[in-house]
Amino acid sequence: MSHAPVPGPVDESVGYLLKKAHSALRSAMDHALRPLDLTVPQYACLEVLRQRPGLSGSELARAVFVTRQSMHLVLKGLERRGLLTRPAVAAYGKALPTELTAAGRKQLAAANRAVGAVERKMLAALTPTAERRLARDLTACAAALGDVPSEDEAEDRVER
Amino acid sequence: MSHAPVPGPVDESVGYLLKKAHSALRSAMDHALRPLDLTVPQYACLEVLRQRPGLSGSELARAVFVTRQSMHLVLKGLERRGLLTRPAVAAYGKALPTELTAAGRKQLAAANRAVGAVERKMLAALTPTAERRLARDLTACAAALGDVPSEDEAEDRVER
DNA sequence: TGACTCATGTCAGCAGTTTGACACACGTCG
DNA sequence: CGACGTGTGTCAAACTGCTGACATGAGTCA
Repeated sequence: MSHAPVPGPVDESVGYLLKKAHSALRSAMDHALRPLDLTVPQYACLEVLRQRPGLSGSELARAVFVTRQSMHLVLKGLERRGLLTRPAVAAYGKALPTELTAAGRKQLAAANRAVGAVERKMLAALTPTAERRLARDLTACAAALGDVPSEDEAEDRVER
Repeated sequence: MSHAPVPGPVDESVGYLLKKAHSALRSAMDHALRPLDLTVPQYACLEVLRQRPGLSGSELARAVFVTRQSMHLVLKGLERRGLLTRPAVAAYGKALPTELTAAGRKQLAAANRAVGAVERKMLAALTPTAERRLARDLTACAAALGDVPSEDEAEDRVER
């Protein structure tokens, strides 16, 4: 048989392995961050904000691959905990530039230690060369799928 | 400064790229499966079942990286739609061996065509060699993190 | 100027998933 | 035999993230 669309064993499919690896990483990060009372999206938000201060909620959402509505809740929570601040009213437009507070930076540093350990554990099986290769291949895969995972998506190019 | 745990830009981190690639894939699969009225977990469940008929709900859950409670709902839905069957009462123990119906196989074949197209699109940027390499590296990463993402997790007991 | 478009913040409702709990059905010991 | 531990199915509550919707501020263009 084997006409065409019968895929091989799932455990050989890149898609499946991608899901598996992501699931394992997510779980490990969750575990590592629990003592700090941070979820993965919260951590990701803080880290992106450290690298790119002043981002708006929508921009953060895109960087972390969630909707801006979800990010809105994350931001409200983190703001209430005093880990970040943003103006009550926009100086220009509607975007509210967000920044870490001292407490936020402190919490983030601890989180980075925990997450760093997880990532090192994950990459322990890879050589530095293999790691760079993996990073490049993953980037290529994401790019091939068109990036821009959420919202918009207005391009559903028919024809062709 | 720069003592130690300050990570580089997120877009160079394998963890971040893993998340990005997974997000893109998930989104693309979701999109491709929507016309068939299947979610990604539902599809994954069917496909695993095709390759390993007779699996129980709990086993399926582990294979698809969700809790057995979530899988329970997925199975109930798919069973109600007549895509799979399982005995009302267990022949042995409590596990209910699940199998695809003819309708399930038909629906799955269509889904595999859609998903196959997505995966091919994703891997278009990679050579066959790079694809195998990527699969191997992802497997190594998952293994290094200890697999077994959900439930159990009874390790790291403090043992007092 | 006004209409149109785009991006943002925010609220409300909904779907999917997880956590927690309970009841069975074995197998293994003591 | 009976206690225990493991694996399983199932229900209920809680949580998380998403879709849908609305209003606002800023550019663009006729």
